[in-house]
Amino acid sequence: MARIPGRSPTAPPTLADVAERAGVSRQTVSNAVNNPDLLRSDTLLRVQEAIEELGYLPNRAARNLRTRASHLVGLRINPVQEGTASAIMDRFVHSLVETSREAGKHVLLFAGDPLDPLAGYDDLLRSTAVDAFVVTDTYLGNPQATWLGARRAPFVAFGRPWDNPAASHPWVDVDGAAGCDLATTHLLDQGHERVAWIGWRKDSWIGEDRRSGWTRAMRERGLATTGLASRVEDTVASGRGASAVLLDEARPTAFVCASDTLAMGVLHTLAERGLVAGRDVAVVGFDDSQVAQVVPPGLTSVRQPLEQVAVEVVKALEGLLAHPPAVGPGVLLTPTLAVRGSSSAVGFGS
Amino acid sequence: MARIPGRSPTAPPTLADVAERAGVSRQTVSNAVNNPDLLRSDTLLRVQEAIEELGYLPNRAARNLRTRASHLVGLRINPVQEGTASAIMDRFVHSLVETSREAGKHVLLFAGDPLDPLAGYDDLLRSTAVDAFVVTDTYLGNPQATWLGARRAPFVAFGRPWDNPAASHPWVDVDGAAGCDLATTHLLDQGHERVAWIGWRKDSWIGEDRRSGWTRAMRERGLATTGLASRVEDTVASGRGASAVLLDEARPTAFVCASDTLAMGVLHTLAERGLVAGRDVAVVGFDDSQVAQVVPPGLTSVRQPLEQVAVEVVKALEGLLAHPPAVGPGVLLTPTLAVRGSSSAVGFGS
DNA sequence: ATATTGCTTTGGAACGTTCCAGAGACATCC
DNA sequence: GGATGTCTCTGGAACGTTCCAAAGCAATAT
Repeated sequence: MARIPGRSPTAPPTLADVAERAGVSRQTVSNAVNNPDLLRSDTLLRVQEAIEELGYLPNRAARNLRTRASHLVGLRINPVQEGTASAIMDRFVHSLVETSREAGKHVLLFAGDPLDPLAGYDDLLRSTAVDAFVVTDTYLGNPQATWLGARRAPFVAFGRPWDNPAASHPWVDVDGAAGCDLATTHLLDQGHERVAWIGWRKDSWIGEDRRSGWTRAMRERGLATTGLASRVEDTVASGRGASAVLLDEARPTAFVCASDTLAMGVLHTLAERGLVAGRDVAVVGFDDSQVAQVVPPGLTSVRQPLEQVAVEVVKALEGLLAHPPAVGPGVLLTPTLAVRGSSSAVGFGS
Repeated sequence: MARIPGRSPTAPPTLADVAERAGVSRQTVSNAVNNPDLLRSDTLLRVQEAIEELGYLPNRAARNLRTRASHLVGLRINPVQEGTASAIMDRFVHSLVETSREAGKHVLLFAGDPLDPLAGYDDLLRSTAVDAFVVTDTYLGNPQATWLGARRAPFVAFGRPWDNPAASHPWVDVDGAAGCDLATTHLLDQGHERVAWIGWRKDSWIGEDRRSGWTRAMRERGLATTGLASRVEDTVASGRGASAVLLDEARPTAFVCASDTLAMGVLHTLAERGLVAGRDVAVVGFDDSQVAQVVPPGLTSVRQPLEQVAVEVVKALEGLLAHPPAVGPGVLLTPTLAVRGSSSAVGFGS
């Protein structure tokens, strides 16, 4: 037996077990796992057989201790916002987990207090539980970025450093302006001329960015935007209120919204007034949430390429954790438009 | 300086650093952290001051190696199903993360291939990366349970062991029958008598459980159920098709659905026919998804108490990882009903 | 024949923590 | 006065891995 007497029979095999079985030293087994090129081919084969037979896998804790790396990436998640539509987080999380796996990393979740953007980071960092963080809520003007930067904590942001374009940390973001331009142009192509905007309050960088896409597309066709825009909170009720006012005062035939949540507010107004989305008034949302996908007659929505975002984030992480660390420029990805019944005359088909 | 020469100044402090500063041995510092009762109060104070001053936190890897525990819980997540409404996973994940934190644990995510229920578990287990798993997709008749059981891997299931009620692993589940009973009774109280059921195919344990709640509620009031039920795939299209047929053939005035996805299908049918949900036909879904919360006029839906589920799951985990392990009986929680416009005459109000 | 080189393999040390057995101080008991 | 016990603290060992320096060995160069 390769087992040391007294060892529990269910305890996983160690390097020493494999080494004994293969008739080599511990270090050779370690090399077989981490630097196979160093071994003579027949030795390698023998060791690999022993590994296979024993079902050996390196002990994570021991490896982490020695290499000072956990191969874990920390991701803070906030409570799900009830009553809103935009749940892109789970799609992103899945993509991130999947991509991280391919890079030999796992994702460690921790809870966040939405009011305290720094909570949770410190402990994980000081206890060396994670190698790096993925920071998502940069809409806050990311104090995390500066804080993490000061602590020399490696992190990649999903979201631009709006308040400091010269920030030196890696980031990946989606071009909201391009997305809204896409959405607006799509509506203009359908013949609409009075396309209204419902977005967020002026202090939201992301909101203003998205809004600029709408403005740009309208100006490009020489269309006026005055009186056609509204800035409100990101709630269904606000979207409903804003769309009601706009319909009364500016008579738009289409709406572009900064979020699916706001777009759902528009659908509420339409339903109240007996109007049919897609036939009487066109609506486009942002995020391509599950809501957009299933609400009748389907809500056209700007879709963020979260799978690509995850790929770029992981790529940046790998650069950051390499020796020496390599920080590339920020990456800006372009979203696509998922066209559904709310902005096309196809009605309730397929 | 407490630092060993050559040590990077950004490297976190270790037990030895704290010990030197406080003028005690390593072990005493360790005791100050883990068994404060063992120390004389003045020593404890002195050590705690040193810990505070240096910002010491135990190195996770070293601790994990020594104690053979990672304080990590593995959770497998599947890709987000596009085109469906029921995204309860992110709500559950958040609750689990939050509750785990209070228990001193973190959640490690890993990706799953929906077709291979075992993928991913094995590696994490053999590399001792996690202490235990939370298994969620028991609708598969959970082969994971038996597999993990055979490997002596600690795990708690969210979902009953349908195929083996005598299974000895801890589990937590939500009473789907009670939820659908609640939903149906709610509709009957509103004066409906012809309440239809749209559920899943017969091979789904969960589906049959939920259906039995509808049957029970109908029978209790002496109402017939024949011709009022349909069993289909869990897609919007199936829900639309089933509801169209039911409306034509059985003239129901209300629908109870096994999922919000199916309920959205019903809403599609109503929209096509110019019928108004909540006024002409009542609809109730299951899961209280974000879709249910924001779709006009609001979809009444059965809400799973996921926060409670998380609490019970973590409680079970703690029992499982205690010495000696303690396995309590399965826990069955009762859902609530979130009433909205689709099942009440309040219409498009608040 | 000896030195040099390159390839392969090895044993000891170290990562930072906790377990364990025991040391030292002091009080209590016979 | 010595045995016994209690409280507090300590140093060595161990967890399983990888780093490091060096050893063994064969082939080539001097």
